[in-house]
Amino acid sequence: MPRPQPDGSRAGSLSSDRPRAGEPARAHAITALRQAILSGDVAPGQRLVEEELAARLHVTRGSLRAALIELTAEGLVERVPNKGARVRVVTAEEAVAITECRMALEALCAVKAAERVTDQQAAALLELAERLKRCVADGDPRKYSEANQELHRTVRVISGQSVAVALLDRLNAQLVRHQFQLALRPGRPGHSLGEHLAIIDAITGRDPEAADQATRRHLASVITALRAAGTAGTPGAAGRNDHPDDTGRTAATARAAPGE
Amino acid sequence: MPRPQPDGSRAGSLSSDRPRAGEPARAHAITALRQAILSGDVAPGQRLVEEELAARLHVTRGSLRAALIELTAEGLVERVPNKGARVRVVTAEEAVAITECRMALEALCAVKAAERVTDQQAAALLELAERLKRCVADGDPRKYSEANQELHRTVRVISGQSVAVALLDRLNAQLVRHQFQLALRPGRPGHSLGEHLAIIDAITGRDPEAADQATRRHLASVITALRAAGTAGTPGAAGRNDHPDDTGRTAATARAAPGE
DNA sequence: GGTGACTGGATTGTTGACAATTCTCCCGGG
DNA sequence: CCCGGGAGAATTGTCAACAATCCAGTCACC
Repeated sequence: MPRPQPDGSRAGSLSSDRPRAGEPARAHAITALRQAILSGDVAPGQRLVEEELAARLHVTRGSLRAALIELTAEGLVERVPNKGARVRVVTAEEAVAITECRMALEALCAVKAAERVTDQQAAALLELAERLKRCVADGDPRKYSEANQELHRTVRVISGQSVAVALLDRLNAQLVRHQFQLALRPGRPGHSLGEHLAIIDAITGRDPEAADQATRRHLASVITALRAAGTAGTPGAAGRNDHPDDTGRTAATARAAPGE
Repeated sequence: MPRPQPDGSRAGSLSSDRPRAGEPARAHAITALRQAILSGDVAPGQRLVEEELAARLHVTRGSLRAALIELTAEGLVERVPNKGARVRVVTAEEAVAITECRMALEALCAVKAAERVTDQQAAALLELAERLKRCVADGDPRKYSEANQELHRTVRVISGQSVAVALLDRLNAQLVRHQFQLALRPGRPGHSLGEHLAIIDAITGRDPEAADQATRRHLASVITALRAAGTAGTPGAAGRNDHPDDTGRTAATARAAPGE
């Protein structure tokens, strides 16, 4: 591939925060990189060259390498032995598979939440429900996304299933891009609202079985939406691209405002 | 620098395999350490000192450090910022929580397996069923464990849910010790045999709903067994032990023969 | 006699340089 | 014109030394 250009992929700017002196050295690299990936400041498929990134984050290559290893374990970056690391791209089918796992785990959390919810927590959930309704009424998908995220998070906290929560966090991190695409679909918030309210009802009603069903229904609908977006949503970039190679592309993908 | 070092037989731990020259350097450290942990050659709670381990595995500290980071992400070791790493100890309650997640995910796999199983795969499952029965009849818990592991593995392969499988592998790795304890209980194999056969029946019968139920029943029974073992199995060590500190040496815990 | 600071050893975190590998691009031959 | 081989650069993997941190035992001081 004739690619003489000086790697003009000055893509993501990466917050050039420098590590707070004295405290964390590679921790800085980890959080900065994760933030950059999740917020879309670096595009999926983007090549992550150690030296370059190290310079940009003001850490040494060794520290950054450690960060890459950890992020690889989190599923955010992909590393091939002697070729380097790149931001992991999640295909549509993978997104579906991941969401199927989410369905299993979130259903578990919902069941547990319905069993353990306290009156105070139930009140918080109901408040959240009002907030969701308001967001839809106002037609504000941005705030709806936020509230939605908070709902799922709250359910997890109530469930007390720290193991499942940890797994879910990792799975969700891999989906930001897809969730983002999903949030753009016009009718979506209105559609998912009902499902969300059903989940809240079931949990506050302390009905585990209903919570299970409601959660599964919700995520099943997310899956069908993902399938639709997967075949139609990526216009030019059909199917697979094992080596999108360069990557270049200005990774301006706006802020991630995931929501389903 | 190939030095024929004496390297006396260090008190029973860690195979002193040296990295095969030329190819993998830190990969060796990872696999060796993982193997050591899973097989019980190093005890849970055991402190993992970088320099010492590096010397023992014939890799440099840097490489070993990378290995530790990856194993930390896998949930096998625990690392506190300036204090060092140790083999993660999984409390009984954590084991229960983990198994609850397994229940959710394995049920998912079982459902998918029931939907996708081919005739050939079904035949393999039935053969496996015969093998299980034979093991119980022969009273050979060791072989039963093997067959059991293979059963679960086969179901996962059939399911085709690579994401769920990856998660399950990680979860299982954290449970080796508890599964081992479980396998020792006398009545256990006979008890679980029925549950296993039910799972096989459901999948070969291509009945997703039944597969879901059978899997859940099986793991629910595992959970109750875990609870029983958890309260009775660790006599003195009730509850938490933040710093078991030193860590018994001589971690001879025999080969792990997990089975449930 | 008890309490607080200190010093010594041990271990982790970080750094920069070196070696190995992979890919690209160029050149000669068929 | 196409193909195989080989320098060359770019990048990753590895190494050994340095600095920062934490723990324990000790000693002076109240």
